[in-house]
Amino acid sequence: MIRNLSKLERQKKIKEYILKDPFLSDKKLAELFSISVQTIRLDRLEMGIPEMRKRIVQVAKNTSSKDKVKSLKKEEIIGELIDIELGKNGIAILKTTKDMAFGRTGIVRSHYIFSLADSLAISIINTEVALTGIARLSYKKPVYAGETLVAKARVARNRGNKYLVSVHVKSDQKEVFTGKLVIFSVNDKVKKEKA
Amino acid sequence: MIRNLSKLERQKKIKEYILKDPFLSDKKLAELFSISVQTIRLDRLEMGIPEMRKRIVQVAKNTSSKDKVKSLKKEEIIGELIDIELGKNGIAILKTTKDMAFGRTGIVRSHYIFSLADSLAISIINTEVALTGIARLSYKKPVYAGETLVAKARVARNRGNKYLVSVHVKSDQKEVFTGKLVIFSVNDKVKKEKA
DNA sequence: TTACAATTAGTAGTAGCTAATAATAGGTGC
DNA sequence: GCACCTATTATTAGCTACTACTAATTGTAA
Repeated sequence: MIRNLSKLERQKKIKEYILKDPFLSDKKLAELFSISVQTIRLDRLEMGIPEMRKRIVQVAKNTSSKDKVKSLKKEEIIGELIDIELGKNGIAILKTTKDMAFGRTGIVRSHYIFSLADSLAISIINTEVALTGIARLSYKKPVYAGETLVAKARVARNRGNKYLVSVHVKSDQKEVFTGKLVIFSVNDKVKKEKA
Repeated sequence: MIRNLSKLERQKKIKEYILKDPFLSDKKLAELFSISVQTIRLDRLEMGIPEMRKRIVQVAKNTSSKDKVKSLKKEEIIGELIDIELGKNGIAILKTTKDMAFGRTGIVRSHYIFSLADSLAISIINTEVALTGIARLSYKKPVYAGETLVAKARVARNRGNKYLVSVHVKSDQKEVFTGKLVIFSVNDKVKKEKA
């Protein structure tokens, strides 16, 4: 219980409480502050704070829009496939953001570039399941958040279920990364083996 | 408006509508299906779907818990640093989840494992900024969602600002990945060069 | 035609409010 | 002491979106 507060102090506290827990009804707030429900309502009115139900709706709608952003991010990790010729080659684009970079320098973390290259390489293999076996990566130049990366992948060799894919990533015409990935196409045996 | 549906079809549709938009009141649903509010209520009762207000509260509470999971996920990408001796070696752990894996097979995408290795390797370099230059990766065994990965990194050589870091990732005592990463420690020149 | 399911209608009661009006308590100024 | 003012509390009517229950109506198949 909270007692003996000036109107201003009380309103500040009420604001804090509601911010922390939007699910508080006027009745519960009144109990917490040992004052009447009517005073809480006057306070809310003065501060322009909507009723509990509307606050909950706000929270619910906020979160659903956040979900959309999240699912976008999931795509960003892989980049956007622009063109594919299965078994031959493919192009993907990744727009880098601050989230992918080191805060101090703004340089994009290397594994985001690898993710782009790796998922593109796997995409162009025309098979149900493809796994990366061996990879040789070479980072040529640092990439800064905001730059748009263009990845081109090409199947260089193919013997049985073993593919050698070479990937070149450019930013603004300049090569920032190259990689050679050995990828194996696998059938469901792998899963059964393990299970 | 939707008309002339069997009870079962209607209930299915109602379920879909509510799943898509939890903010639909019984009144609005009744209008959409051109039936009475009471029928909507009976349908909800039979299907065990709570009233609009409770649905909104669920959405609001879900989202706040999802937020916590999201921030956890950000850590998961890198894994959890267990032990570090700067400039020498380090250990990190990554608990793999379904989100990191291919849906069909449950095999963890290779770039999550590289991310673990790469960020651990960068972490043990005792410098302000460290960038990956060249990397040789070797995936030994497929990793299935749910397995906990333990990554050990060691600085194998160090000449000037060039470090050779070897990383071994194990799951349940078995080696699933090894990598050799050449990492460069960089001062702020890189940033100024570009800017 | 009877029997039963499905649908609709209606009533009482609930939480958590808005909006408006009124009553009360406490302090300040003259 | 009285007027004035603010803050607080109380009261009432009305709203939405329900639950829970009872009752009436409609449709349909045996």
